[in-house]
Amino acid sequence: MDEQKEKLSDQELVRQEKMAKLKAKGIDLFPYVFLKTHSVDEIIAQFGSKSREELETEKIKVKVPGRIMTIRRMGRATFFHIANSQSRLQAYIRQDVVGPEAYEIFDLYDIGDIVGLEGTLFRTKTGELTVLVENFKLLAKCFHPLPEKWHGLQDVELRYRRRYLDLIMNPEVAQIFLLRSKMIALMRKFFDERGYIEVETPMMHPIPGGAAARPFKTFHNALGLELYLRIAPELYLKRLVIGGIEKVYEINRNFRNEGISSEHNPEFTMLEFYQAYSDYYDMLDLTEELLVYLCENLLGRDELTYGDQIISFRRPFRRIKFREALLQYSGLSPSRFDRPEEIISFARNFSPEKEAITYGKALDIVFDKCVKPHLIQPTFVLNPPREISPLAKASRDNPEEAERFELIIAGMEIANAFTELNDPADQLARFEQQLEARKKGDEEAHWLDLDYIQALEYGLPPTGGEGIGIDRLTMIFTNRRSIREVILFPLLRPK
RNA sequence: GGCCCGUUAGCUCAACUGGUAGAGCAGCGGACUCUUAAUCCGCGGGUUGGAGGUUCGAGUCCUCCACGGGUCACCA
Repeated sequence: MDEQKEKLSDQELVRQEKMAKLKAKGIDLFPYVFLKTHSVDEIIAQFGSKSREELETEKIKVKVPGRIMTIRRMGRATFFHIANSQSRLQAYIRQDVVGPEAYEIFDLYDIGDIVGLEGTLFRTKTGELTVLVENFKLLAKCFHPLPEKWHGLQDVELRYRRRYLDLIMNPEVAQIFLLRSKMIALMRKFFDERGYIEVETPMMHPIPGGAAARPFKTFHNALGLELYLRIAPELYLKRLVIGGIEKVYEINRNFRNEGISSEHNPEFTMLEFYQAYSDYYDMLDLTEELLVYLCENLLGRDELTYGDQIISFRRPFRRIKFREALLQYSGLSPSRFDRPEEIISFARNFSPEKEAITYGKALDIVFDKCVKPHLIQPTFVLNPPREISPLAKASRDNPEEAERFELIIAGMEIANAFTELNDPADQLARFEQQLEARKKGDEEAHWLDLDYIQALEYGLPPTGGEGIGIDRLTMIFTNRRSIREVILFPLLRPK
């Protein structure tokens, strides 16, 4: 205890003394209730446009809680601001209104304290909507000084480790997460209106499936069972389509035991949806519709700024075949393109450490390195090689290609959709191919899931399915370059 | 994991080729009843991320470690 006390800063000691003084005056530092009539942002919304005269005649009484963000003491009168995550409201406390004893108590309040104010709204000389405080109550004492009022909290590490401080000090951060929440609500509305059922499928899988990724492992004691945090919900959602839920979606977390970067967090949020009696062309239309809907409703426009780019969400989005995209951006001649050894050695230049590069993998690497960074406007890349798409049906036009597209925006993969592979024999063959790759050291290869094959044997209708990365999409809509800016608590090493 | 950059007061940042660690905000004391980056006067606050080393002398140079950022590698 004493050791901890020694670590307190001078300002924290001052606050402790103030707390002791408040207690001595019989004031509860952490009371149970404050019956508010309005929140700060409700006051701004409801009364923000009222004129000085209207406020004078209406004498609007409010009880409003908030956190003290600034204090300007001027002898026997004090101006201060209280805030919630949305808005700020000025308050004015005068000794001749609240009395000398109360005014002295207010002297013990600090920036950061949470208070409840009771008073009348008015407008100051300079026109700012303000509460004239008649009564006030401490609702929670703040032990620590808050960061600086002009610059807010800048230290990126502290912002992530103490997100609450980030939210208190940097209103634009609260806006990011507000938008994220609105976006997810709009997605639900979009799919609900189209007759989709929202479901929750397991987060713990005996066999991790539905994506090429390394899983996190865990253990169930009572069952003595090794389990994996899911890398994708795909195989479960398709089991539901087999079960007759013809339109189904899930918005939830996936976990992938891989590197962390500005575009990768080990846990991330995916929207996945499946629609029976559809194919990837239907998914493509639906995706355009969804993104246009989101952009319009979130930003009220059909374009947005991302970094130094303008990104347009006007239909139709650009479409390009995987092969054509490679030819256009990689600089490879068509003759080289068709010779697997050439592509594999070309890909090795980018990925010298990678072993077991196959033709399909090599094409994928070249796509990632040469093509993706150039696709800024929303672009559907269609028909990648079948070999790297083991859950997608082969193209009806070319058996070496898959009925699949990825949507790239700002160089980031945002969505991935297929005409779902529903032939159990074909699926089994693909899994076996993946198993071979796994044996050759490809730790990300898909696992063989015989239970899923059995489900397919009961008949999966022709189905289109898609996954959309919610975090990355939020990055686009909020103009953030790092995924950590759109995840409230990104994974960091414990300090 | 490789490479580069960063870590200085509660916060935001200074400190030139190694020479007494500073400012603003915040805090404390005083003045002040329409301020809003309030103003005015005064004051306190530091194991410079940690551990070693070089040097008469290290925030600054070297080594190692920790954490973060960027980038490459890995990867939906």
